Amino acid sequence: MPELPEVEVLVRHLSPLLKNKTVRGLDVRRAKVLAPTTVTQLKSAVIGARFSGLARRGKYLVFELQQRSRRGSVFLLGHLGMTGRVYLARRGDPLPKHAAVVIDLGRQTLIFEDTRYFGRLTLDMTPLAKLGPEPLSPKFTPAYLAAKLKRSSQAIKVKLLDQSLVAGIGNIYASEALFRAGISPRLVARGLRPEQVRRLWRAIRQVLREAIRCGSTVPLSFSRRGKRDGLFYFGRAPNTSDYYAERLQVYGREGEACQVCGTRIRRAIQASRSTFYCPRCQRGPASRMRRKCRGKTS
DNA sequence: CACCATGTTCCTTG
DNA sequence: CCAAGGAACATGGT
Repeated sequence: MPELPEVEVLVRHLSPLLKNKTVRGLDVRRAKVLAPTTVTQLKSAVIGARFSGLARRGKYLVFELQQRSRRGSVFLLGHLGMTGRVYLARRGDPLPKHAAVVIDLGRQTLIFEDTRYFGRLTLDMTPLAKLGPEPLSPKFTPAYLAAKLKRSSQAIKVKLLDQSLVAGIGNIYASEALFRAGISPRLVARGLRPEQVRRLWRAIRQVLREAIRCGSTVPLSFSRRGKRDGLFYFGRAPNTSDYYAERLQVYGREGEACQVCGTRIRRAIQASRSTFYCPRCQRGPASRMRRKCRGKTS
């Protein structure tokens, strides 16, 4: 469940529930997700400590704990990878098959589960230093975006996945933002004109804000994926709710009609990952070329 | 068996 | 140093 909006909604949900809970014990069932922290290190850092805060940075979860008889905070960094989940369960509830870390809080347990084990729960905070600004913060300005893009010859879609440019955009919202900005995902980053940069800047913020609002206003199950999946990326609309059905306009919609112009949505591969776009609403270098060729030969 | 999947990091090649 | 591309990580769904 991993892009910025999903993590943000999770943090808002979990933060008050976790506050002041004390860690009684830790069951690490897949030590890999702690790396480079060891089981021993984690236990000595958090057992007996009390959760005092939870925040998000990019796609990362930042847990803050207070250790009794020790001044200062202990921080735990979480990342959900592609399939990670963090949720509270009751003590004694059956554990999911891929529970990686189970934190005993007394009556409740905090479960970090991750089917593919790409996620992390660690004391190593160094990944945060590499992140660019928060897209919804004042540090992320059109001028900043323009300056960064000017120095890149990567396709704009690929560049948006670069967490050092701006933190939190993933494969879904990169496609969505470009669609809303009317920019071809193949356009070379430095080739965006100033008004395109500004439209992209606005589209990024709009798409992320809307997704957070969607996740905040709809009841969600943060734990087990049912038919409905835990947090709110649904490859397809999970029910007939227009809310979900309309939320993603291009992602996962190859072959469907564009909601703006009716042209069929296409899928392309960029940097080994799928990009979804409307070839008409998002004309770029490729389609211009194709038209030119067609014009010459026919 | 084939292909696909919300992410990051590391390695090779140019 | 940079950029691009691919593989790796690991499991599951269709």
